Amino acid sequence: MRFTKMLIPTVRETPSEATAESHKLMLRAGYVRQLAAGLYIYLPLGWRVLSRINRILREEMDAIGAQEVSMPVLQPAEVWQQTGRWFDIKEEMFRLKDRGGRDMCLGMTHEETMTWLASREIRSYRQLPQVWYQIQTKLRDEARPKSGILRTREFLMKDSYSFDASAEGLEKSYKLHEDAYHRIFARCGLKFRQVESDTGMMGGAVAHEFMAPSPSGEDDIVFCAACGYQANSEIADSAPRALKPKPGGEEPYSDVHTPEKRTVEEVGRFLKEPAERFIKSILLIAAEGPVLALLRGDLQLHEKKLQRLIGPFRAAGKPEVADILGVEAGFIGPMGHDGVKIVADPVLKTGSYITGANRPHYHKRGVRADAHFRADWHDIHVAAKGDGCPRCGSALAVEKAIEIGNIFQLGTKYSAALNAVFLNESGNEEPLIMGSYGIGPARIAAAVIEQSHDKDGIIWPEAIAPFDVEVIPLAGDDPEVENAARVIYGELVRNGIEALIDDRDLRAGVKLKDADLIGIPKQIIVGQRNLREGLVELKDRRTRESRLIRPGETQDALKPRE
RNA sequence: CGGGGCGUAGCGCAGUCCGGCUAGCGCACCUGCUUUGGGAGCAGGGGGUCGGAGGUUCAAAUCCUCUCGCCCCGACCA
Repeated sequence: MRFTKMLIPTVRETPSEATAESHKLMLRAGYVRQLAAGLYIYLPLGWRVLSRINRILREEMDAIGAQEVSMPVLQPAEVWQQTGRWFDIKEEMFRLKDRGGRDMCLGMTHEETMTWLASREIRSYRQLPQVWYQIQTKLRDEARPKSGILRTREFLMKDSYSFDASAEGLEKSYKLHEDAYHRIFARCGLKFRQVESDTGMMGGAVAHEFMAPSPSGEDDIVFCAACGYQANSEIADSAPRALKPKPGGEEPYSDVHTPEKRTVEEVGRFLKEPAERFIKSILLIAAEGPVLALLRGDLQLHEKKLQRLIGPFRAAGKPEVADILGVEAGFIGPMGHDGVKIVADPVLKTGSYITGANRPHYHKRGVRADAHFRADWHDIHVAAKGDGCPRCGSALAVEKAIEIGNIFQLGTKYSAALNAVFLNESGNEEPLIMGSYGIGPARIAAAVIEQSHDKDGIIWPEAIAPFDVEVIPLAGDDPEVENAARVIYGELVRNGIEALIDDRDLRAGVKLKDADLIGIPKQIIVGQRNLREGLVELKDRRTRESRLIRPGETQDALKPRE
């Protein structure tokens, strides 16, 4: 491809709205343009990258026996009403009516339509398993699109769905996807981790996410270098560091005067005690009534973990605290609130603590679980760096990551709702057992850039670069240089190498800067100086190492991909 | 949805507090000459409903009201 025939609008200055590194570079290097919040145009270079990623996706999905199909983006409300998600999902679903007044929506995922298809076409266990996938646009009216193409309202997604006759079959389909995902992300040149994840509103029992570590990521992942435990912080267990035993043994259960000292920090400073000697009591209002959450003073409440236990909740206001617990906020303790459900983090099972005395301006010392309060024990704290691994006890690490893929064991949630059943060997009707598996190609591209760039631009891995090599003639008005470059370019193309030739009539510096920005992994630089010696320069974008070769050797120097 | 920031030429910005010549600068773009291995120099030139609407005023990019859009933090994220 010739540079002058291709729309590659590079810009020197970074548009001010971009903050994520991948976003800045994709704009500057002419890969994407923004139409509106969360809506992006993929320019020729960007689209080539996505196409290459999608080709890898197809190869690996086909290799595990998955079959590509195409589903409507516009969907009738009925199937979504049958699974209940028409009502569960709120503003995030784009809804509209057709001219006949029928409720419709734009597909944000395709469990419903895939299951609908299965309900009509699958009859017998003999047809199973089936795995269907598509690479298609999804639409979600995101509350907050952000970070360039990392979180958009319209995005491409590879989603596949497995249908099995048994739990063992689902396990097998799940494992096939797991392995395929490892190959896909490795081929794309990503550093990634597979972590245990929340099943969320997808339902089902088992789920994993594939995470690419990056400071632009929206998720925190927790992992143990010693035993390999890896989980999204939304579900990660951890053992917070243990308390040092109080010198002088157990404190007696006693009141202490703490005038006007309400927060753990204030009381801690006043009593000269560290935060971990406190019980933090947080009153929340759930659908079924008030819940008192108890944590050690140095730990953070993990709202997602608690929500899984008690459903959606909100913080209680000051008047509600006084009303429900009979004491001003700031002096709450877990003792003696018989009518209120109490959920406590297990770290509080041992040791004695300081907490509110349930009367203004007083706290209690020597408060111990069971002796002074009872609770339901559940892990509700945020796992932090340095906490103990739940499996082996070693110190955990935490890092930010971009979710690039996920896999769910759905079970029969959708098949039961849509009556997608089959006859088993005994002739009995059973619901299909499903899994669903997603990958975001644009997120792969962005995550790769996040992980692979330098101050001058993008550094593409060979497998997903928009071109294999860029031929850069310098001094374009020298016919010999121009001719030599054209010959090299023609040879490369004939040998099946995807090449871009920068045939623009521009100064050397501009072309070289643009080449680094665009990030094609190999550059062949043709200049007067070297050409006089019968040589051209082959340069590696990543290492910046270059060597001089003869123009006729370029095809050999660049092995064709794969 | 809560909090914050920003809308002035294609891009990056100044000017806005404290109203007042024809709205400016850099990059990009066009013409000419010179230059040509890491974002060239000189000279000339084109390009603006100052996000939009209403208001105050002799006079509004600037003050007031409303509104739209974009970004960031949080909530949300099937």
